[in-house]
Amino acid sequence: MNAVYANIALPVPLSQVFTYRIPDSLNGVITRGSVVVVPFGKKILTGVVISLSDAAPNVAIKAIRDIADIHLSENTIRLAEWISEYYLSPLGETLRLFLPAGIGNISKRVVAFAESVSKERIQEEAKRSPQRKRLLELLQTESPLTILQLRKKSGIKNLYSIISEFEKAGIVLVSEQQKKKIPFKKEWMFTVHSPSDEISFRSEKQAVLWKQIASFAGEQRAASILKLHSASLSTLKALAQKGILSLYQKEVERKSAPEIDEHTTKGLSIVLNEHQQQAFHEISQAISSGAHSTFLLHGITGSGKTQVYIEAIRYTLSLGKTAMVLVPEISLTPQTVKRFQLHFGEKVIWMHSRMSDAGRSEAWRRIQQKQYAIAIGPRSALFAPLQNLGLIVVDEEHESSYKQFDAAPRYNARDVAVVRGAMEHSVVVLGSATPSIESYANTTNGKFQLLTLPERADNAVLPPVKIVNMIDERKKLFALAKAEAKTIGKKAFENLSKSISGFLEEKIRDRLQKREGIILLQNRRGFAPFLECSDCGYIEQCDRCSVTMTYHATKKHLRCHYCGKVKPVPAACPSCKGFNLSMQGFGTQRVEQELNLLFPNAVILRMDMDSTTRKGSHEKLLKQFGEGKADILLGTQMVAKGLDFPRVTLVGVISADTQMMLPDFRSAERTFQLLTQVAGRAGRSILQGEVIVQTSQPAHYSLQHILYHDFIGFYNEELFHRRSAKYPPFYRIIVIEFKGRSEQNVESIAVLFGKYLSALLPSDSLLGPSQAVIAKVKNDFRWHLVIKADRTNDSTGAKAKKAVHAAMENISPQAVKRHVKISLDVDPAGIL
DNA sequence: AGCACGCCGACT
DNA sequence: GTCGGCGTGCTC
Repeated sequence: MNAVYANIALPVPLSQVFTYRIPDSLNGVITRGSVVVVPFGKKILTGVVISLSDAAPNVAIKAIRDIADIHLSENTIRLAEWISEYYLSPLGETLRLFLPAGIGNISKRVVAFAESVSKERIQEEAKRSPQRKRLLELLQTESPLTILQLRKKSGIKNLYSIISEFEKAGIVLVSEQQKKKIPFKKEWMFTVHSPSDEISFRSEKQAVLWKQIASFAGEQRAASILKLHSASLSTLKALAQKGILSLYQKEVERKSAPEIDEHTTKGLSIVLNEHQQQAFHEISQAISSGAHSTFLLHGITGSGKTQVYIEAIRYTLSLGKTAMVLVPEISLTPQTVKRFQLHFGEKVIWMHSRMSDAGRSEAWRRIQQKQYAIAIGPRSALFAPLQNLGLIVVDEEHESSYKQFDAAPRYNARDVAVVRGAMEHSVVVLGSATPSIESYANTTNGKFQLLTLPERADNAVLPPVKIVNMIDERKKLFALAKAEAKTIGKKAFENLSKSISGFLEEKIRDRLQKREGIILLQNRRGFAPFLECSDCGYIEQCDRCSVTMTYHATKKHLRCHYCGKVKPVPAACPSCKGFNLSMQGFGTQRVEQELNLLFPNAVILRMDMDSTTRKGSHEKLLKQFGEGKADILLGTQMVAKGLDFPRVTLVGVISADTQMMLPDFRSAERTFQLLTQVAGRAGRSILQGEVIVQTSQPAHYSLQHILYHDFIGFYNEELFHRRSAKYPPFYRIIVIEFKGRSEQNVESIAVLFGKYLSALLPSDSLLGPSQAVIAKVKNDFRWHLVIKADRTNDSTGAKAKKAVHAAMENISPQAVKRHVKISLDVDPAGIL
């Protein structure tokens, strides 16, 4: 006898499953992992069957409507269950990561006019109120409309009551409209047959077209050929009717793969050096053993990690297994993908974040149909349905973009990759020039195996690093001005704020003269990060967020980098009405301006979020610079992650302090990583490179270790700080965020939550509740509660999570009432 | 999270 | 009578 009921996880933020009856028609078909369509409230949702049962809870049970043509594997569900437990996210929402896009909510409620209603009846209704009149008008012109469309078009907020009255009166019909299944993309193709005798054509057009295509052999894409000869499909159809060619539709890929050009073809034949060979040997041994293990591939910039990945993938495929490569969002460029396609061609699928739902869904299905053996993508690609997965590569494993921070489940793809690898007996390779503290710690406790590539593949040496103390620089400038003041007066004190030291200026001048490339990093966009009143100290802030507003010189306005709100620059200080508002701090735009003044003949490219909004502009800028069409590439962290530019011999960091001084436990680590990365841009060829770092904190330990490219030294010192301040890897962090319009409510819920937790957990493991560092974002006030779970007595964090669960259960009803949103972030990327 | 329902007060 | 604004409760 087959089970009668199925417990189904649905994409709603509720940590429970719902029980549905299995209809006779689906008896025996439904199993754990089935993707099914069910009615839920007034909606129709797609859910995943978690278990079958013979008993049902004591509520009215609905029946499963339909079963989808996809099925989730046991491994998939187990991984989803793990994520859901570890990251404290509802299972239904977690499973969404694994399903092809756009499958969740499959119905829309639509309101249609009932045909049988008489005109008199409608007029009568319309007279009752202007709102009714408006709705009826709308429905008369465009009949099936969704509730959302109706609301938008009419501007009426509360239309449920009216619509339901209309429905009862039989004026409208409310029904569910099924969303269309996303079909595979089809394209017209044709094949030319060997023409028999003389053919007569009805029109000139047909004859001309035939002349052009008659000699084509094999399958042709109609669209491109028709475009080339400016002919239409109907002409081609006419030819097909004569039997001289066959015309048909064929499923094609929605996205075109990036073209392979000769630029990327170098390096096709890979000869690994000794260290690469050693690393590859270890990895391939592990792959062939068929057991799970995780490697941390610590390779300095330019040491050729990618070549090791490629050989490891080649080996994986030779065993008939599949492979996956995760890449940080920002480095996922066509060039990156090409590098893999060059070796593995059609076997590679690129899952990028700009993909449409349709494209994503198609990719999902094609992967499941085993049309691809290698998937490359950002964090979400980890959930691609590759089967028989032999290898997972996580490149730049320390990158924070692997952590999803804005929506549940707040997972870290690097860590989940290790778990997926363990469940599917795959080998996981985490690669980085600057491993995260956590990953490196895992190599010393035996969890990961360390592989090292200590040399550059091109035998270049690491560039020497010099630190410039900007405090001294400022003193120098001031002394100079003071001396000048004797002759030119007060004017000498103007323009004292400079972001480029004399030393760096000299170095830039030298490279410009030698026609060598220069990269400058200033990790802050805009012109000036804040506008300050010199009289009263007032600083212009965003109305909706508690952050300063950045002045943008291009648009001449102030902009909030958190919510995007734009304000004009005030003419006078809003607080004291004074007119001495001054720009403080340096963004990329201001540095650019300064460079233009210092080096009027240099070509400067600015690369930041503001200059790369258009698709492809990022690559364009890099290409321009690479080809030597510009002298200086100035930008935010984007410039640290570009391609190799052999002509670059100088890297300058305008201010290392921007990140270093943030009140976050990862700020030192982040600084070290970013500076190491950008330093690696200098001198990648025979030309000797040089790195200049400007700072007002020259003694800071992350800079001191940058001086000698000393990751291990930095690691050890950072570890010491982490231990004493109770942070990872010694403690597990869970941040509980409280967010809402009313600060009072947010605070009181946070305090309530804190009290509840303090009864369950040791007092020294709780931090807060307190206002978040950024206390307000988009008008929502934020409070934080941080749990630091000691790994020595709560190794898995289970105790802490149990306490959080209990607190959630207890507090969340009150939080809902007071419009306070509570979100949980396990292993956060930061605690701002 | 949506979404519906119900109750209240304001306005015509 | 009509309309909008919440607060409340539910979803198998």
